Amino acid sequence: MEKAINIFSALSDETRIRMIKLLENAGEVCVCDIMKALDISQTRASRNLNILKASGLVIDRRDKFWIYYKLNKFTAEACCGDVLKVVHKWLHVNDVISKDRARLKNVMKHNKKEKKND
Amino acid sequence: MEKAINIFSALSDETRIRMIKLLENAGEVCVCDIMKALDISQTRASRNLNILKASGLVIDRRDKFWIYYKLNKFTAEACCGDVLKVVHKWLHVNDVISKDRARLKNVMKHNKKEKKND
DNA sequence: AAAGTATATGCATATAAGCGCATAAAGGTA
DNA sequence: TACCTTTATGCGCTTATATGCATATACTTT
Repeated sequence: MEKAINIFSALSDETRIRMIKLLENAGEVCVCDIMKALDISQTRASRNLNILKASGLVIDRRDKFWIYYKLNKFTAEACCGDVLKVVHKWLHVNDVISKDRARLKNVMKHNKKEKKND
Repeated sequence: MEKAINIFSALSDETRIRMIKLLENAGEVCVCDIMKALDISQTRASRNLNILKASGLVIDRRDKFWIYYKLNKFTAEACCGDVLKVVHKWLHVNDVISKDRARLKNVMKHNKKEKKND
């Protein structure tokens, strides 16, 4: 029951829903890109990603400087996948979410250039 | 998005999960029986049922003195049904929930007698 | 109308959540 | 080693949530 409650708490916040909808669309994104996409502070991004991670809904992976987060659809405990399906099914893409995704695209475009020129 | 968040908030509390698991099992139950089943105060029962009702997860109906609550599985907005399915699928019946159900059975037994003798 | 039963609600309070600021920690690069 | 970039965290503040107590409201019965 505690795990379920953790998952539901994790989902009961707009910032975290936006993160999930972003990851749903973009796959794997690092913290600094997420904060730019959602236009939120670094602290806020980090804290909320940590809550999602603690709930099991997302997993992370380090690569050099960056820590990449993605949805945890395929966990042994199927509940995460089930919940994420529900979220996908009836949490429609709205204006806020579209803008987040658009900002991310923009960020990614510039990232490529900068990382290649490094 | 707001509706989704309301539903997830509604589910992120143990008392309310216990209520849902009780209704899932028993169908339609009035407030006074729910408070006896969960062994909680009247205020607490009423407030939490109201939160579930506001989220759309349950609906109520008055009959004489009593207000009966039940799960709202078949709403036009399918999300409630979907979420309740998820809750049913991976929120296992544990000790707390079993005891709630047992207490309810007991209460119902006595209710019948009293109501017939009215 | 009066009294009784069930449910809801205003108020006060304790606990938790969300977030910004400053700073630490982790891991690279020069 | 010294420095830089990214991410995490301790602290304090503000706001929200959960709950008990007392009381109001809704409805029924006599």
